[in-house]
Parts: sequence; structure tokens; C-alpha cells
Amino acid sequence: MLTNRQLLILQLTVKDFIDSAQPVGSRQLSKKPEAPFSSATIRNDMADLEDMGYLEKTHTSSGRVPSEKGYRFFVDHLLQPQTLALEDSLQLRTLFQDQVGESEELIRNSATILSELTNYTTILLGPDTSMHAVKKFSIVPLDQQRAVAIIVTDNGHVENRIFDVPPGFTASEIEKTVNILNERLIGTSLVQLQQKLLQEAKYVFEQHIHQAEQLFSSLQQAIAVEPEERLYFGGKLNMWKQPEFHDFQKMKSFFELIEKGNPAMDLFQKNGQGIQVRIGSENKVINMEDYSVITSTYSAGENMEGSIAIIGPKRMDYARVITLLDTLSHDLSTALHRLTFGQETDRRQDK
Amino acid sequence: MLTNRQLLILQLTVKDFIDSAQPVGSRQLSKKPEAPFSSATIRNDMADLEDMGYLEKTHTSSGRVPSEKGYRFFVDHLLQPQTLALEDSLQLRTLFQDQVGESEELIRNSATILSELTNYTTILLGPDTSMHAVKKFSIVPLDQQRAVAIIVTDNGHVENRIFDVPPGFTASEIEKTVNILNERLIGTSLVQLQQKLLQEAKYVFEQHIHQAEQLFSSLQQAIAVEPEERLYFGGKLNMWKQPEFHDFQKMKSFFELIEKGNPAMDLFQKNGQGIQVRIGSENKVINMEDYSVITSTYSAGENMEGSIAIIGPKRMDYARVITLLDTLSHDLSTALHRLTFGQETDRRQDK
DNA sequence: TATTAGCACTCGGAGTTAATGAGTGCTAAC
DNA sequence: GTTAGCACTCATTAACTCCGAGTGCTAATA
Repeated sequence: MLTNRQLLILQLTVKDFIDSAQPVGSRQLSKKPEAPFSSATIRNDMADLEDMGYLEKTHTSSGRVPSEKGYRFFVDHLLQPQTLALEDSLQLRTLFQDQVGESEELIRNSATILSELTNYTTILLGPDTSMHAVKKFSIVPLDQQRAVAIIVTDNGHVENRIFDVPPGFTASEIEKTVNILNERLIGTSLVQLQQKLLQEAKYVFEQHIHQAEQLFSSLQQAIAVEPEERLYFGGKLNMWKQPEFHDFQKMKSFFELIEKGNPAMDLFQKNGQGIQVRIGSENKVINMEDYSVITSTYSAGENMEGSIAIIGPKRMDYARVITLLDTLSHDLSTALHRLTFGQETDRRQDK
Repeated sequence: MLTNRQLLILQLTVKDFIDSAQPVGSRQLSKKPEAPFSSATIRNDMADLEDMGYLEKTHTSSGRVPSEKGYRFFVDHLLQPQTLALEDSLQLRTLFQDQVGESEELIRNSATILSELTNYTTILLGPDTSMHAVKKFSIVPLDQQRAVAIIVTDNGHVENRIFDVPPGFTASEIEKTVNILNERLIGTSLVQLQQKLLQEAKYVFEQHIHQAEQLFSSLQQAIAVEPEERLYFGGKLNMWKQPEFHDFQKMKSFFELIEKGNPAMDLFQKNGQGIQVRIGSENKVINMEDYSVITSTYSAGENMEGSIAIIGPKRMDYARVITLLDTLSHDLSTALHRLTFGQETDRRQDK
């Protein structure tokens, strides 16, 4: 069990190391007014904390550095609740004020602003749009062979794809096609679209349209909504600013880590609700031992969640980032709701 | 006037420095079979080349390094025409084979592959889409207050924007609006759209539609096609791989340079046709003294040009990059034409 | 008994020095 | 005109010293 003084010393050590990136020594700590003990006393407590695994030394006569266990304890028990700095909250406010109508823009800007405020790297996972329902189909012929298929979803998102039209297909047949699609498939969610097209519309096509087969395969391609790119990055280069990464190899491996999107996705795994902190090797992703990740989720409507991850050194400013992330993910949810459902209406009225 | 041997020595010096990034000395050069002269002879010629400003020394007893004038002379007179390496041309081929229907995708991939092949940074300026003509307008209401405006252009590009609908606006009025737009503005290029909307459609609206003013201002906003982001990057991090940039400050200033898009645009200035090489301070952009830029243009249809820039150290492999860039910009033009005008038809038939 | 002062010891980092080697210019011989 | 030879320069590297901030341990103190 830790004595009160040991708790204090652990807390001060972690804080100091977060600020300075330098191993902290007993004499240094004893100078602080918060720790009115002699260096020897602190030395003894530090030795105990080291025995218990909360602190480490980089070499025999160096100061102490928090271990992962130390950081974890700090985050779980020693974090002092913080209110958002005035400056930060002003910055955030501009983000949501300047915004007009594009939710993707809003998400992208969130990633940028978070990385600017924290000086860490942000990865934002956009909401899964595949749950949205189709509001309208449209087909615009371009020339003899090609046309654009357009799908508008109920949140105002527009998907479009160029596809090949069977030779000799007439304008009236295109009109018929669009009508069939609109009669049969409105309200279908994007994920289900392929399947429903087959179930509900195929036989109708076969009855009413020439060259139904060719058209149908083209349509299927056009309608296949790609599991689209949903990752937004902010401050990819920020890890530079951390002194422990002023090093060629370290930076290189960091970029390799985040450039290949897959591991980036892994960062979001096993998301419980709320804010999660994963320190160093607590991240199950390979080569993440040197980083901490703080994740949060936000909502962009029913059944549509996105996640935000902030990646920094293990020595990251947990208190500040947590506060910031909490505020932002909340504000972002609100803003996205407003964008999706309109300023004054509410989804329930809409139904 | 340069003697033949001096030409040879200049050429070998530049080549060697491009490969090794190390100042090249006389003894080193004399070992090469291409230069069967004694080190003293080479030393004398090098001294002359230095007097004439083609070579420089980093310090009194170092080997020689090409000056900007030296690189310029090398590029203008000593470059040996090269055929594309088999490996490179295979890589390029896959780029154009795998491609399906998206021209933006194709452009993005071009940037990536160029940066992979060269290990330099690529900036690709997409074609200016504002010359395209409107093929069709469409408006899809989302709820009481908002609707999506959709503009399809003749190349199959789809612009869309959410806008506010005046309160109490009915479905039939929206239909009328769309009809007016389609009657009056089809064929207008995107740049002219705002203006024509005012000239040709405003009075029609005022005659036929309730609340024309409110609708009109919403529409104007919705229709304003942003001078959209047309820059695609490849290998932003590649400058790392160049030994002369294994340095915190250098890399930082490089990123600052390319991150703020404006200077990046400047790189493309005063584009003559064909391939252009700008070495070090020949770039009129500030802080570009340490880089060389090779640019090329490609065409994506009538009046629609894009540019490609490859940024590397002054020590870049000019011969290879020029060949590669030449091939790619040509292939890219062809591929884009095919995408835009269809595989077998030609624009002339279309008219 | 818990804290503090004092002391010997450790180790990384900064600064100095010396050796090395690849380079140069110049002169004289070929 | 070309080359061999020589004296000189200078960046790089390794070895060495010095210094300071740190530690653990022991004995004195509150």
C-alpha cells in the first residue's frame, strides 16, 4: 500500500516527466514547494516506488522515469480533473461556428484542430455511412455508352458512379429503370442495397426492360457502395515535436505504423463507450509500445458511431487530452446531429 | 570553352555525386574506367571547372560538388537519353490496367506511384474542372428545411451541396425550380454558372415561384462550385530518404513548405509545355534553394490541363525522373481521354 | 521511529586532443 | 600536356578527462 507521501511523489514525478521529458531526480523534486521533503526522503520513497514497479531508472545513476504501471496508476488514481483551458475552448468554438453544411468537412476539421491543440497525432474514424437509407435514385446519361448513377441518402450524402450502358439503350428505358429503382428500393440502407436489388428489382427489370441482364450487372457494379475511406488524419507530423522522437529511425517507424491504414483501424478496436486510455504495450498493435492512445466515440445519428484517437508518446499530457477529447467528441456529436436532422426538426417528427 | 575531357569529368562528377551524395575527389574519379587519367590531371581539370563555376568545394580540402550552374549544364548538355527501365514500365502499366472508372482515383494513384518509383515527393495538380458544362440539375428534398442540389457535368463529375429551402416550399415548386434550371442552364460551364443564373434564370423565378428571393440566394450558394482542392500529394515523407535531409530542421522546413498549399501551387507557375527542370534557386519560391523541381503537363480533354511536379534534392536523378515523368504524363493523358470520352467514341462524333 | 545530512560512487554528456585519411595545390620530372 | 610526388588542410572518429546530477547507504537528528 502506498503512503500519502508516496502517492504525492509518484504524481509529481509523472507530471514533471510529462512536462520536461527528462528523468526526474530526488533533489530536483525536493525543490518544488509541493514536496517539502529532503532529497533523501524523496530518494527513499522513490526507491520504494521503483521496487513496486511504478518507476524506473534509465541507468544506475539517473533520475526516475514512470513505468507503464506508473502511468496507468497515474491515469487511474492521480489525475486531477481539469476544466478546459479558456484558449482551447475558444478554438473549439470557432470550429463549430464557422461550419456550414458539410459533415465530412466538419470531421476533417475536427481532426486538424485536435492535432493543433494537442501537438499530437489525431486519427478520426468517420461514422459508418452504410446504415443510411436511400432517399432517391437518379441516372444521367453522358453519351451512348455511359451514364452516371446517383444515390442520395437521407442525410444528404450523395454517392455517384459512372457505369456502362448496354448498347442501344434508349432514354425512355433509362427512365423506366430509374422509376423501378425508386419504386422498389427507396428506404433501403446502403449495406442492404446489393441484396435488395437482387431480391426486389431483378424480376421487374426482366419483365420491363430490354437487355435486362447487361443493365443489371452494370447497375450492380454502380450501386456497390465501397467500404469507403473513413479515416481522417490530423498532425501526422506532430510526433516530431516530441523530443523523444527527434530521431530518424523512430519517426520512420511511426510513419510506417500510421501510413498503412490497417493497424490504424486496430487502434479503435474493442471500443467501450466513453474515453479509453491505452498506454504503451496496452495497445495490442505491434510496434505501439512507445505510444499511448486515447480514444473516444462520438455519435452522428442513430446507430452511427465514429471514433477519435489521439496518439502521443507515453509521456503525453493525459489530463489535458482527456478533457479536450471529451468536450470535442460531445460537441461533435451535437453538431453532427444538427447537420443531419436539421436545426429545429427532430428525427422523431420526421418519421 | 570546355575541353572534351573537362566535359567528361564534369559529367562523371555530377553522376557520382547524384549516386553517392558525397563530395567526389580526384583520386576517386581516376579509379573509374571511364576516366583513365591520373588523379593530378583530373585535379587540374576540376580546378578549372571550379574557376568556371561548375563545381564547388564544401571546404578547402574536400572533394568537389556540382554548383547550380554545374547541374544546369549537366541537365542541358550532358544528360544521356535514357529508356525507361523495364521494372518502371511494368509498374506504370499496372497503374493503367487496374483502373476502372474514376479519373480522380487515377490521378491520385499516379501521384503515389511516381513517388514510389522515384523516392521523391510528387505533387499533382488536377485538371481544372470548371470548364466542364452542366449536363443536368437535380434537387432532392431531405426534410422540411433542407435539400440537396446536384449538378452533373458532361464528363460525369457530380457536384452536390446541401442548401436551405424557404419555409413552406412545396414539392411542386421544387420541381418547377429544377425544370427552370434545366431549361435555362444546361450546357453552361461551371465557371459561368453563377453569372448565368443571375442573367437567365432570375426573372423566370420571380415570375413563377413564390419566395423567389429566398430560394434564389440559397440556390446561388448551393451552385457556387468551390475552386476545389486540386492538389494530390505522393511521398510527402520521401525526402527523409535523402541523406542530406536526415536532419530535424531541414525536414521541418520542407514540410512547412509543402503543407501550406499556396507555395505548392507556385511550383507550377510559368509552365511552358513539356518537361521543365528548375534547379535550386531557379525556383522562384522562397526556401526552395535546396530542392529541384521537375514539372510536366498532361491533358485531360480540351482546354483541361493538369501538371505534375516532382520535388527532390538538387542532387536528384534527373535522367531517370525526366524519362519517367515524360512517359507517365503521356500515358495519363491517354488514359484520361479514354475515361472522359469513352473507349470507342470520340468527342467529334458526340457533337 | 521517521527524517535528514553527509559521503562515496556511478554514469551520461560536453569538451579536448590526437590520429586518420581523403582531399587539395603546386612543382618538377617525364 | 601529363603525371608523380610532396606538403598541407580539414572533417571525422576515437580516446580521454571533467563535470554535474543522480543514486544508495550510514549515521546523526527531531
